[in-house]
Amino acid sequence: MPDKLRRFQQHLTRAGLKATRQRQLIARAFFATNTHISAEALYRRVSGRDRRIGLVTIYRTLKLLKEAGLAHERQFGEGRALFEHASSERHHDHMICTGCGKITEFENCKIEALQEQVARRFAFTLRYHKLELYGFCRECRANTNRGAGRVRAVGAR
Amino acid sequence: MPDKLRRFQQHLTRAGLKATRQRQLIARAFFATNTHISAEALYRRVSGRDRRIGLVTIYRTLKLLKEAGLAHERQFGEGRALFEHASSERHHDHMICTGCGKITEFENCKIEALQEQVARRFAFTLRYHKLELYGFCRECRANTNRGAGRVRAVGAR
DNA sequence: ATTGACACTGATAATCATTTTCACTTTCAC
DNA sequence: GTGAAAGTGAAAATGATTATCAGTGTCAAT
Repeated sequence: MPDKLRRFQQHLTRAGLKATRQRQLIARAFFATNTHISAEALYRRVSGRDRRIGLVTIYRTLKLLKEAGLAHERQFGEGRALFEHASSERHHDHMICTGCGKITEFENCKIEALQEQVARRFAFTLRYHKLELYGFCRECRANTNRGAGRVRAVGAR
Repeated sequence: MPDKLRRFQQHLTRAGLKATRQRQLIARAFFATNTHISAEALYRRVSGRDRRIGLVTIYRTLKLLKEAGLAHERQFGEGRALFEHASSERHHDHMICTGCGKITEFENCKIEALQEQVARRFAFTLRYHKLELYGFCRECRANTNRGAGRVRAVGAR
């Protein structure tokens, strides 16, 4: 994690930007998360450390983290973006529990290969894709009668 | 298409709602489209027939069409929703050209099967999924040098 | 350490798609 | 035909994100 912070610093320096107190705080808070987090949720976490940092600065710093290749922005169709660490690991897709909001990552190269096959068939130059599986995770499956809608999302908020 | 209109009427009647002039006009205009269309774009089309129908009514009617199972709402990550006919045909996924905005539908049951396999592995109850391939369609691939960004989206607007 | 140029910050206002509100109008079952 | 209930349009509200702008902080060069 200090490694990621260093990479962020490097990016800022290289781009002629400044490593301010706010940016370091925000980046540190972001790297300290282990799941997908919204700007708002990150804001609340950062506010715990410094009450006067604005939500706007969170957005600006998340944008910088994306530019630095350290964060990915995801849209899971809930109206607001979630941010995840851009791990050096391979590309992955997501499974989203509509009960509790939990997000699980997975990768499947057979699916990837089939996607490329489809693209080829349409003479389509595939640049990137988005695959999301929605449903109930193991826990929510157990709690609901086939997901009768009694559970509300409480995940990454 | 008159068939779809009839189904819409039925849905309204069954739900104790009214088949107003506006709703019929909007539904007719929607069924007359053959691609994915935004509320705004549908509004412009309807305005051609009746200048005083409001955009709000378009949104409300599209919601009714969804409830009637006659329309699907799609979010292709461009900030606004696109609506497509809920054809009785099988489920399909989408390929979106980032050059011209063209949307192509495709289906691939091998991919579907693999998705279910993944879900099973995580004890996840799969309810629905979203698969979108982004890149350049045949035409845009030809027009750009590997998509240098010279073409702007002009699709369903 | 001082400085100065320029990037940064926070508050507030602006966007943009979509939804609510509300006073008035239309539909349709009787 | 009539009236209760639903529908309509205009304008205001929403909610996430972005832009504006005046004041502040950073850092490289002195």
